[in-house]
Amino acid sequence: MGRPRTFDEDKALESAMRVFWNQGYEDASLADLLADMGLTKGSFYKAFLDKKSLYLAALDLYARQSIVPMVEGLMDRTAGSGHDRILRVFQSIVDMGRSNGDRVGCFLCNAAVDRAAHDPDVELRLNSMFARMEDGFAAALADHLNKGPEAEDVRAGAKALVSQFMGLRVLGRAGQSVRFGDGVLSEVRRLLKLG
Amino acid sequence: MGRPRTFDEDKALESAMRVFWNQGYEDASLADLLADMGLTKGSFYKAFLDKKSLYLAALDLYARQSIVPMVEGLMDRTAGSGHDRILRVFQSIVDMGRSNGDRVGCFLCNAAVDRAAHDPDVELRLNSMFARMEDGFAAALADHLNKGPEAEDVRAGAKALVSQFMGLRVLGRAGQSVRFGDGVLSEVRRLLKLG
DNA sequence: CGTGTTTTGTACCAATCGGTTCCAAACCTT
DNA sequence: AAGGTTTGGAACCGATTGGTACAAAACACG
Repeated sequence: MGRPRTFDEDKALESAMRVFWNQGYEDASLADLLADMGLTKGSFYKAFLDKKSLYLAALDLYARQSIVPMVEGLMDRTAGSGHDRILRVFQSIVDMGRSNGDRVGCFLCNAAVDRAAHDPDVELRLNSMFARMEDGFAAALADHLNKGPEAEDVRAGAKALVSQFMGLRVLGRAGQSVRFGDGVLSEVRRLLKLG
Repeated sequence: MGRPRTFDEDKALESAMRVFWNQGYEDASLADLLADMGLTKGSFYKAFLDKKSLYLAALDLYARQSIVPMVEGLMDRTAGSGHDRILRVFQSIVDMGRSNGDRVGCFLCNAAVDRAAHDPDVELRLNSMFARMEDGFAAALADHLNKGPEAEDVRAGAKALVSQFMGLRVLGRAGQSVRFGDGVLSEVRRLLKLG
């Protein structure tokens, strides 16, 4: 019943996410978004409610597409030791910076800086992602230390790893992930050497 | 020679810095800036060249006002042990979050996310600030470890501390510095316990 | 083959964007 | 007090902002 869509809503959302990701909310104009999504205003406002809703949907997509897999990788006991699972996360960020110059950073991290403080809907989503990441690191760290994931030093270590991760991605956004990556990696390695 | 200024250029710049600091470059409209600076367009465009120049000047002010003192504190051997100087830096960020809810983050860090990738003039300034911070941490760390500030593990540790610091400030911007602060602090303390 | 329903593209909207122009007001110098 | 010089403020600019209205187009169903 009615005229069928000529575009893929998921693909369009993915395009929007990329635009928001490397331009930020304010700097991504509707025109930029529409061009990259390959659709016109008529279709856009019918499919997605407005710019802000699109942004929130892009955040949710990022959670599904990037955060969840990363957390699953950290929690997956069949994917190597806790030590290796943690290191792999940081190594992949450094490698990304080395190969393509990164400059895109982490959408979660970018959103935290430019929208979280001004939009409670964004803040809610980010806090949930931060918590998931903490749980992921905690799971891997608990395995590494042969402790429960709720042990006090495990939680503390997991929080520090989230923070360390965010820092590396900020530096990556500024084009510094190669310069700082090795230092971060070797310190994470040292942190994991402790009992 | 001519009519004298009725505003303090330094105060105006400080206001502009605050506005850019918590709204970002794009979201800070000229109207916002003028309102906070307490001057009209005529005076503004005469004193500061344009919006971007104002932003760069604000970044330079931040370097002078926040980064330099912090780095000096880290390098100052009369200000306690290297261990204490480093911990104090992180402690002050956590305390800031505890007392006023922060939400402002670090201007350097905010600029890295929303401007560095798109403006080489910004990137240049940020890289210089990152390097200074690394030198500051390296100096304190070298004192702590009784090594030279160029020792390989000192440089690595300093880089990791810069990254950790940036991460904490991103989390603070998202209102999470209290939640993550203790974890970060205790891990920094552990990192400093190593020989 | 119509009819009803949905999508699509375009024209249009007021508001705001950063920036310029221009002149009167306000001062210093002589 | 007069002349020279700089500032301050308002009027104005074209371009762009996010968003709406509406009619033509494209399908499913009877």
